[in-house]
Amino acid sequence: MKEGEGELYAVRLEKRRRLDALGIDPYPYAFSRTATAAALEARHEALPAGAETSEEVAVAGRIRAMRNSGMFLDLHDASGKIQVFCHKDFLGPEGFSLLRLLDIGDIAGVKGRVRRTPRGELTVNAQELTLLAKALRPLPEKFHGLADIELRHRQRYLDLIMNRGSRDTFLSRSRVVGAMRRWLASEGYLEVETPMLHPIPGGASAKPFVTHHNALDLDLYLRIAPELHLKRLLVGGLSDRLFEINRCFRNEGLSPRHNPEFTSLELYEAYVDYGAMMALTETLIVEAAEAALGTRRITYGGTEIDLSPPWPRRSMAELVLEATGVDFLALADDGGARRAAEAEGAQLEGRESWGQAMEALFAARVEDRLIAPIHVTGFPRDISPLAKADRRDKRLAERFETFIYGWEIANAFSELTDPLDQNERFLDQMRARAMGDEEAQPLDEDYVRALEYGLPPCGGLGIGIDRLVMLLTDSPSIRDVILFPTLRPR
RNA sequence: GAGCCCGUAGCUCAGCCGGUAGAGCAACUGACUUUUAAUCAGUAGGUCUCGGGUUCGAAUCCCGGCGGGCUCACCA
Repeated sequence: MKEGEGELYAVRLEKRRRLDALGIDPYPYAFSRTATAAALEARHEALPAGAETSEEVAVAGRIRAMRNSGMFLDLHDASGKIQVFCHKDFLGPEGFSLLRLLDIGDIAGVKGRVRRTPRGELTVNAQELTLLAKALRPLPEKFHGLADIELRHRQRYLDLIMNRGSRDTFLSRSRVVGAMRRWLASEGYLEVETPMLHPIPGGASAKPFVTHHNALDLDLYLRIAPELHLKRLLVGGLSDRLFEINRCFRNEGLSPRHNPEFTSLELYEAYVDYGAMMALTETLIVEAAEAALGTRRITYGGTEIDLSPPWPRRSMAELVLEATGVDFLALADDGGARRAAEAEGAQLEGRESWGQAMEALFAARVEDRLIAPIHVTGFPRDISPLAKADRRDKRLAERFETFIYGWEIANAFSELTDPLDQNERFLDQMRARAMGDEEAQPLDEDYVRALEYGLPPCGGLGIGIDRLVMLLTDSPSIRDVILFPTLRPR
């Protein structure tokens, strides 16, 4: 006896025993089906109520409802629902003895002729009934379904069976990623896969997961970003346009917008700067929205957002000045920047640089007001160690982040290609690390060596797929858009 | 990691100013046999998340653990 199921489980086990006794395999190997529910509905759209056809089909799916003591079954396959009619006019005695051993939740195959009942339901008159998988556990209640958020995440298979909306969300997610891949491929971007296991975790500021390789006796880190490897490929000239859509791992807290593993699109293109990345961001997100929703006007949590490009471009300093009256570009030193940021409500630790102080104030006072899509430019250089300096103001980087609904959706820059400058930036990061900044980026000597062979000028772009899907599917939690989100084991 | 809230039958939920548990669906038995959350009658099903405490008596009050949700912090 399995835990907890008690009588319901025992009853179904007994039915399985009786099936064995009748020589019926409750878990056969295959079933030759000839139609899906949706295909039948499409084919017989015009079939009037009460009409019968001579078309013989074989359908298969999960029994989701039984009415009139099993005379009517609702069979659900991945495409939709088809009703099955079990009547002694069509189904033989062996079919009826099997029917008595079927339960809601079982997977069954049905062969028979198609008709539309007088009440208008497309139906297969069962001539043969085949059990394809006996369910030993009962499904959740048919009307309210599975509502418990924890169970929906832990037992996603049940969530998918019971909740149409959840299914739709993941189908949308697949369409979003598919649309991006297709568009990128059609524009000549090459998809690549780079390592998940990194000896040095680089390409972002984040705490990594550590693991260990036994044969090499080597600690390895689950990647926090693919960035440095992708740019190595640009050095190698594998393609002038390449991207990766894959997982990143960050060892940080969980929240409705953070899962320890998440999916990003990272893209690099030679011979362009970050201006090109803005246009690309707009195109990709509109492609994604149209794939998921068929429109570029979305509603998230009751807020309507129009994704139609072009999106405004505003600098961080400008937005901070508007919101707080503080002009960071007029502040020279770190201390003054910290005092100004704290005076306006940013929470600091006291060792922030000028750029970190401005960003903290931006996060505190500006970010969550950026509801409509906007590219925020003019990120401080000292928090952008992989970006080229702004060609007009060396305190800034040629970097932007795209915000929608107050969330960072994209992050892009004119990539730093000067190996000596890059080495200096790494050394600055190492100093910050030594001062206690755990997320400062470690020096990757091989990456600098790659730059020494010559990285063409290039733009790079990262888009957070999970959050984008949240926006497009109106999902309140990142766990609603990740099939198996990270949970404490129970 | 901190604060607030939640955990009752397989599922969805009542009960919670203390008197050892209810409904609907699912299940079982039967009726019905062209239904649509089918219907009708009946039956069975619970260490009330776990452990302590208070009390004559705890699902209910208190403390702690476990799991979850939200908010905050870190981040995308």
